[in-house]
Amino acid sequence: MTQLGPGRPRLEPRRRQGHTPRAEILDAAAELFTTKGYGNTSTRAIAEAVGIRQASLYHHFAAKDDILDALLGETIAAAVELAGLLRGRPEPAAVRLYALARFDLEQLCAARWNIGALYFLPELRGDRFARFRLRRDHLREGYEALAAGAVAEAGVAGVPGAEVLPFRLVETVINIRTDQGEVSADARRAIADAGLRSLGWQGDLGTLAAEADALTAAVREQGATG
Amino acid sequence: MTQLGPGRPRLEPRRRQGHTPRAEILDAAAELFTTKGYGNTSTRAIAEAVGIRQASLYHHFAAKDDILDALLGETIAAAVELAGLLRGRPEPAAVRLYALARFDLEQLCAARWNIGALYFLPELRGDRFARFRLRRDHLREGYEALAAGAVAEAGVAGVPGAEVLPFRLVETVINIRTDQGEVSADARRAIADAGLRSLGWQGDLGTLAAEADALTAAVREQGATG
DNA sequence: ATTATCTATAGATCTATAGATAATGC
DNA sequence: ATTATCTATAGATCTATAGATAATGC
Repeated sequence: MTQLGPGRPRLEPRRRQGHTPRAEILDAAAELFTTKGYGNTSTRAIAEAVGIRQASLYHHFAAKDDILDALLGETIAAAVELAGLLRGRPEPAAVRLYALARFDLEQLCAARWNIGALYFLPELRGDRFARFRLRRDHLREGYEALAAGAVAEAGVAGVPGAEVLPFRLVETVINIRTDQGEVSADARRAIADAGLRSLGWQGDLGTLAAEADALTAAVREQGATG
Repeated sequence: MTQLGPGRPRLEPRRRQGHTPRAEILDAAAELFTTKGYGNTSTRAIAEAVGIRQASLYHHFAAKDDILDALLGETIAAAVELAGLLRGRPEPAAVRLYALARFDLEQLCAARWNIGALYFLPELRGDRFARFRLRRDHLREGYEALAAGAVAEAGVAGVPGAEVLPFRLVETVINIRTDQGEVSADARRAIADAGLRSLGWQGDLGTLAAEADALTAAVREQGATG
């Protein structure tokens, strides 16, 4: 029953989400890294949470930091991909920005564990995670370009220094989730709206939301086929 | 020269900010905890950064977590105190909220180390730091009460769920500082302004800033004398 | 006498490797 | 034969304590 293929059987039953040992390990590590931190989570604790022996982890990952790297990679992938697809779209920048922000924050809120909290782990500052930091910088620059475009297209003066805020506002859902356990639908909407308003953008948010929803649907079509 | 009072002399010269060993240790720990994290900073590393032996730390702090607790306490103290003083003031809530946000974020940006980053350490979630979490929750509730008051006094509809945003926006300066190294004066201003705008508050921000400056000066007078 | 440092070390980790074992699949 | 697990352990930490030492201050 607990045996799914070749290999010596486990001493304990499977208890984790995921149908491969790798997925089970990532699920356990996501829980522990987001709640205890990386440095405070031992490989022994991860193995215990999976139900295997500590040494068995090393059959699936060469080192502990490879586990964190895998989690970071899958966490940021969807937002980076959407940002890339939006880059070539003809819709107004405000619509594209709103669509990206909504998607990114909904995904951060819906994830089984609060994996966005991994972005704030102090361990990410080392060389080992320089590649991840570059990907994330790239995403941030995507937000900033859309923010600058939204101001320019609206023909308003804009708020100096505000172009960083839509990205940073999306990040706030991570801390809200950490402190409060969940982020209400009202709060999620308020955060996306605040991203536009903080720029000095004065348009109608109801219209924008409808256009952004249509865009997201169209882009996912495009991403799936093209 | 390096000898300031009783006790066996150090083997290495003083190199840290602070005129007491305790202050030197806190300065070194602030640097290391904010850049490497708590779990990844050994007591040996702190001692080396101060220029003393690892065991000598324990003459000043009974345990490693007492060092972090001391840093957290002094980091949040000023904002908590200002929030308390503002509670009894007659000025409009929007003015008090703006004054608190400006003070808090300027302080976070001006600190020698990015000590706000300590708030996001995963280690804070344990029982050991429950008291600190309560103080911080208290500060957050102060922000939320002022945000709700600002909406009510302005007589506008308000944005549901937005009352959490002024506090969370102030926190963003911590991540901006971590990623970019500094927070421009424009960005600091944009963040405080976004706190009000995100609520649906429509007043004049120039007037608000002037009133908030006057209030901060008055309250500091009051705090010093009363 | 008091203080702040030092040296030395106990005991508890923690990561990663070596090599054995017990399944499946050819 | 291949795979996924297991047991055992090396070597490197890390925190905290015990007790010696070298200053100052009375």
